Amino acid sequence: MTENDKLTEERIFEAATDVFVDKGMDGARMQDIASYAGINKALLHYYFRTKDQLFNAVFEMIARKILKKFAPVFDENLTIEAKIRFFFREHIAFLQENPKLPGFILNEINRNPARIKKLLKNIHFEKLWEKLYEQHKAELDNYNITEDTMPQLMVSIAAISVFPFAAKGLIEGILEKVGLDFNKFIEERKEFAAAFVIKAIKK
Amino acid sequence: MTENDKLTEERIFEAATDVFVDKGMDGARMQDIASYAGINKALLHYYFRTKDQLFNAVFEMIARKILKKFAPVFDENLTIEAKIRFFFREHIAFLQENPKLPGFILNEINRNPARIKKLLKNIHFEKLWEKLYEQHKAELDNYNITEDTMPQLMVSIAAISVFPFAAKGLIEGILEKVGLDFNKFIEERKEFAAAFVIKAIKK
DNA sequence: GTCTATAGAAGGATAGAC
DNA sequence: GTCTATCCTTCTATAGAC
Repeated sequence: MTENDKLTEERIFEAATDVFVDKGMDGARMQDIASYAGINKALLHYYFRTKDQLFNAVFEMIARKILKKFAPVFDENLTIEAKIRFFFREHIAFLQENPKLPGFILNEINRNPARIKKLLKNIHFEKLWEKLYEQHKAELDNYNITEDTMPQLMVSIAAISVFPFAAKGLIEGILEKVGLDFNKFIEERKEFAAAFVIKAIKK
Repeated sequence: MTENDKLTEERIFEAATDVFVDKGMDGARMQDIASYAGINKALLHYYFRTKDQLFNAVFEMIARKILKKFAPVFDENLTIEAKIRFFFREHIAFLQENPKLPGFILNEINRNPARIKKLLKNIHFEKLWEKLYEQHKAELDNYNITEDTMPQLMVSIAAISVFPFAAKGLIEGILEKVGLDFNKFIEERKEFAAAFVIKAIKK
């Protein structure tokens, strides 16, 4: 039944997502995915011919999901400061729900940079840049933002949001040693990060 | 000969370092390491009984090397601002020489958080904290730094320095699309990062 | 579409000669 | 200390019955 097919394929895909994110491409085992989905290995190969194809499907889905999370930066009709606050609040909230995604994506990109280049191909960053400038033209006089430092600023914002999750094992370990809780640290970070960046760029 | 032993063990260790950093624990193959070292698999097991033991030796060496790079933050007798400039200059320079280390370490920590906890065991962060406060007591009135925001600040500084390398594949890809060079971006980052953080914390 | 059984290859580890 | 040969397990992938 087509209805049933859909369900099985969906179950496999979700199981694969969990296992790949947890173990990475190299560490994941087809048997684990099959068990997780409540089926056998043969059925995995029936729906997705190879481990590679299954992985690519999962990776692409997650990468798109993440890239989409950056869209508001270019779309929302807000002032610079409101946009920064909005971004950190929403983006960190997303990572709270998906704390393992940063480590997974960054690792797999480094193992195979070509994979992400394929996805970036259809995004035109030049135009996004221009769009941003256009949106905030009137405001820019109040900030230390130039065309030169724009990439540095963007990478720094991403770093401040993503890094605590990419380095979760390490940071959690250190925080524990001084009696602090990682989840509380992250919750407070939404505010801290916004204030920090705004202060840094204000003239 | 003991002299020769040392050389072989050293060669194996260096080959293992290269392969593990490049492929990760799961992706690395004992055969690759053997070939890289110019010997055969049996000899690997003669010097380091298992792949796990060989990996642990490599991981620990690299982790120590990295942790050591943070020492100047607590030791150097400099003003807050000078220390921040010094840190970004030296730390990013180190990562320029070892661009793959962040991705490697962060990934392996997430796969096995227990590994890093063993290493953190002998470091007393509470004391380092106090030491920092003591060193800069006189200066602190000029900055927005409290005991509460100290961890947030430290993580942000680490993030700004480390993230571009941990996400190198992605950032390099995006920069290329707008006609920028990753290495130039990193070189400029030493200055940008220091100025950015100092501006953010100054009262 | 789903299962069992198994082929076929790869990888970690060891035995034993030199 | 170093090598060749080989064992044994694990893993991806497929054949074939239902």
